[in-house]
Amino acid sequence: MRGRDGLPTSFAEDVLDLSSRIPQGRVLSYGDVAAVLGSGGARAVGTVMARFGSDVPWWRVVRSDGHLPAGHEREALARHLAEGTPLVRRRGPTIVARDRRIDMSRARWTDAG
DNA sequence: GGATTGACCGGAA
DNA sequence: GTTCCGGCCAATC
Repeated sequence: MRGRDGLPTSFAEDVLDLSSRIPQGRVLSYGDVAAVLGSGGARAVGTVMARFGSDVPWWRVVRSDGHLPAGHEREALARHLAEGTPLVRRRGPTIVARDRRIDMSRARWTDAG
């Protein structure tokens, strides 16, 4: 099958298609994406995003606890601040990207699928 | 065909 | 709050 020629597999295409339909200011967790598609798993979705995610709004796919994608916290935070995604309130004065999380109870996209 | 990797998840300590 | 661990599954070697 595909995969060696730089083209996404059919599972990867499904992940990318769903990711591209997440509304601005909303998010899905990696596990949510797999659940909506009805195939694969959270880790497999992460694998696809790492390999093919550059063309879609990848920052709208986050961890189930609201943490931003590992290794991409800075870029993701900038995007979310720009589009008004609900974030958890921080108490201290210092704002570090690593400590920022999505408020999943408010930001999760519930109309998916 | 098998082994390893990883932008994960949920529970346990 | 944290770290650790087993399970998970597509992509990659």
